[in-house]
Amino acid sequence: MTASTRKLPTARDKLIDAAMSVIRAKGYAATSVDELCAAAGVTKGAFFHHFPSKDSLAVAATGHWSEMSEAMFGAAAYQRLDDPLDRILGYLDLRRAMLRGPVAEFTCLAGTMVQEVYGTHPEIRRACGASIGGHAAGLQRDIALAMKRHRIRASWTADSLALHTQVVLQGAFILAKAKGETAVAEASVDHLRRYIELLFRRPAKAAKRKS
Amino acid sequence: MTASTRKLPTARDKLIDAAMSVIRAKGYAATSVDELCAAAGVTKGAFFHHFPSKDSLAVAATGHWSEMSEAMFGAAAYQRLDDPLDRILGYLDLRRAMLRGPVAEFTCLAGTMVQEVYGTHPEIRRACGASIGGHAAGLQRDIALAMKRHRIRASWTADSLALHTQVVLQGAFILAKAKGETAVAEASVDHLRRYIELLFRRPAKAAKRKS
DNA sequence: CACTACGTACCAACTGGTCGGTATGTAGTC
DNA sequence: GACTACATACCGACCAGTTGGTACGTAGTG
Repeated sequence: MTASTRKLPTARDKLIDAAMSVIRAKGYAATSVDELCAAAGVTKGAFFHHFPSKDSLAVAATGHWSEMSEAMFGAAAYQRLDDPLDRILGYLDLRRAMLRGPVAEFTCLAGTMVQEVYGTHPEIRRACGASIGGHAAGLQRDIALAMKRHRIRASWTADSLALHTQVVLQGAFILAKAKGETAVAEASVDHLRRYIELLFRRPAKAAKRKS
Repeated sequence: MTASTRKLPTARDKLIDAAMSVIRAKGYAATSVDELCAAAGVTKGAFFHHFPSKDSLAVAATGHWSEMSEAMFGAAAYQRLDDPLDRILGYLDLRRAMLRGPVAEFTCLAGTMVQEVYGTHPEIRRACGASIGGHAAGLQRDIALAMKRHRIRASWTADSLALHTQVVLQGAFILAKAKGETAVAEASVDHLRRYIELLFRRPAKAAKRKS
């Protein structure tokens, strides 16, 4: 666990990495254990040494996914902004900017998996739910702060708006997959940003700065 | 093709029906041909008599899905409203009301499938894209009409807003699956409705009618 | 020696798909 | 109306390849 212990990635690490990318590209059920092993450069024996089942790798990968994204959004520049509303908008701008390159590389592991396994693999479903819910919880805090700071009294809750951002992102991934193109996703994040600006009565920064 | 010809459902019909429900419940890859046959009460011979492959059943089922939803939303009461904006809001109210019962019964076949097959089964992806896109096209028309009628000049397009509604619905399905509960989905549709009311400067009908 | 971290060989169950066959039409011809 | 020719709809045994998972061996380390 010390810094000196940070050596070459173990078979476990490589399997988790492989799971995160292969499952996002092909879905959970269509990804075989053999394929995971091949992608990780590891044998089947190693697989079942570290994980009792394919399902348990999925759960572990989801946990790692949560940690990774927590770390990356926690370290993002927008977190240092003073106004919580600015942090929320900064979050959306970052998410929008991330919609680049191959679809499999910006989509969400939890959202992809839960879609197929929600009714058949309860443990994976729980892990995915926790991943998405945990991420939303971070946003919820800033939304609640922003509501206080900007004196917003509303019929909606900070919690529901935080979850709504995740709804939009997950939906944007699906449409991007269906259309094979990211423009839809970007436009949807724009709509979400506009909605939040309207809710907080913040004038949108003039689209085409005319005087 | 005459009315008298409308007899018992053929093996083909039963397989398409089975595909629509089983795939939404378990995902595409996890659904086997044998399972589809069992659910349809049909033999494997019948399956491959009507469909050259499992994939082609998926494509056919997606087509049927589009027809069914076109028929059902086309016949909905809100379509007879005069103001296109009312039709849009009526659509959202209907979609919200549909979020009832088991998750597999209100989620979207196309959205579920495209999530797993977008990178591996191009024909199914196309069919799903067409299904979602076609549905959005119907909304786009009303949104464009509403923009004219209500003199909306905006930086966003009718098309992008129509797609955004689909983004929100698809995302709502994912969150509902992740949380195993429909409240999130309902709340998200509420947020979408509120957004559209704000865009069209229509005062939300007072949440708790206080004079 | 015990323990962890793998590698190799293997298995029963299941996978999508094939194939030879049958039962029931239906159209054409004399 | 009887006979042929062909099509449609369906059956179920079968197949080769793949599946998740197991059993057991071994190399390194303290």
